[in-house]
Amino acid sequence: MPPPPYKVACSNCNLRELCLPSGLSEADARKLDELVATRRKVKRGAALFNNGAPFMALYAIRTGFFKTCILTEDGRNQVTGFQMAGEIIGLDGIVGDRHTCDAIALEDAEVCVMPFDRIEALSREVPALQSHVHKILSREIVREHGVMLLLGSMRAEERLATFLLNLVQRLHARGFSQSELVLRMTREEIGSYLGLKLETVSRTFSRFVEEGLVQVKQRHVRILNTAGLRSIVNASACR
Amino acid sequence: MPPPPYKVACSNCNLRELCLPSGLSEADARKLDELVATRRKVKRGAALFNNGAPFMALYAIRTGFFKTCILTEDGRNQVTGFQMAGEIIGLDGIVGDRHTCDAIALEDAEVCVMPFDRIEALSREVPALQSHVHKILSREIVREHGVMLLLGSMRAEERLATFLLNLVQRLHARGFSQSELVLRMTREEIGSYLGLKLETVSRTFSRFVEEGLVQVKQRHVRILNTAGLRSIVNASACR
DNA sequence: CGAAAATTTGACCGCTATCAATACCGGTGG
DNA sequence: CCACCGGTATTGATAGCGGTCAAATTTTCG
Repeated sequence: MPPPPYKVACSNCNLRELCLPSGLSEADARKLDELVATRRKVKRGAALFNNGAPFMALYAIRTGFFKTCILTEDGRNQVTGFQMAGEIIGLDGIVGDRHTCDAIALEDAEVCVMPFDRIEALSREVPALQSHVHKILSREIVREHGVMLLLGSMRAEERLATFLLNLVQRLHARGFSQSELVLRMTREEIGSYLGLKLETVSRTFSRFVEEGLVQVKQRHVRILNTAGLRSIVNASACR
Repeated sequence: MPPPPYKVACSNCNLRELCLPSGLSEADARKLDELVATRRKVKRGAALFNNGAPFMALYAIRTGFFKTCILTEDGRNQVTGFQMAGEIIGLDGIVGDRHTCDAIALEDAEVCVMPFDRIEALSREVPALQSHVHKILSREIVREHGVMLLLGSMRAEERLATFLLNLVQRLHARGFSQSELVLRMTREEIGSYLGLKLETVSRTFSRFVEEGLVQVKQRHVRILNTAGLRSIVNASACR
């Protein structure tokens, strides 16, 4: 796939506060324009990378929505995360020079390709970038701790409520509604992420609707009672 | 607690191949001796750090055994990992300048304190160290993907078998037996890590004993049939 | 040595998985 | 435009795994 013709410039990108360090000098900011080698479009359903593929770059999502998932030899499939604009994808590949999961676009997407050797080289020159990279990695570790808590100790309702609240919060940080969202993934993918079967996800949605917490029309979800969802998550002080 | 009097030198440490980059030049290796500011002893049951504590350093475990866990306001408790000699602890603190979990020694332990500003400064000078730090962070992310798979898709027997196999494998890499191990944690801590109740852990151990897979005497475990445990893990190709 | 913690085991229950049938939606082609 | 089709979602009936509660026993540690 040939690189797109247009000029890439992080310093002008309207997502830069999401994926670049803030408070850079002019000079440093211009250096970071070298970070992005090219952009790449990924069609809905296509993979940005697959398990086993050589690790070359990290990817900053410009538009679109991804899932990452691991598929084991024995047929298990676990969605490890959903990523949206401004988030960084590919961190799993650093340790072994190969990717260890699949990254699949759930809608047509575009990413900035940041070759990892450039990231490392620039990090040595620009401490703010170095720190930023460390924080991105650490943030992912902390996020996964939260998922472990969810998978290890929450019941189905708590998991789904947590999931919905997390999604709207991230969407809201990107300028979308606090109460309305469109799910880009199937019930099965939600279930895989939450450690539930798709039927359980569907039933739990239905229960939320009965209780007046949300409206659900297929993948369109409107949150009617944020506090109610929060109280579901925090209700289980009983352990 | 005053720093111990003896001289700290990574270049002589017999764990260096576990926690330092390999293939360094003499000069670089000597530089890395600056990495460890001091050592610190942690008594069994004491915390190396607590949730909310300011993040200053990463810790390389010299001796002993730790658990990391998150404790939420609403009383949930999730063990996020068990760490042994040569492993690095504290990565969760980088992103927010505060630790987000507790690190508790499960037996008397000693750690090397590596102030993070020194790590960052040296990383800029020694590319091999920079790469090493990135790999440590990425490895933790990949490890947690595995835990998500376990928590999201495995049944109790599979979880415990996976856990035991992982523990002996890591111990074996440190020169211990492939088949014998002493659990440093309680059934409840194992259960928390595996998303199970302590009674389920105990029952599953008993079932393994009945089936002749292991011998269990309190915390002493001898693996009698490694292949049998493996087949439990991989048995569920049925999804 | 004695109190507290940890472990094991039993009985029972409830949540979620499983199996199955139906409904719905979006896209395609007649 | 509408009928059709495959993937997706909902809902019901049932079963089983693991949770909960409880009690007995062992171990640990001050």
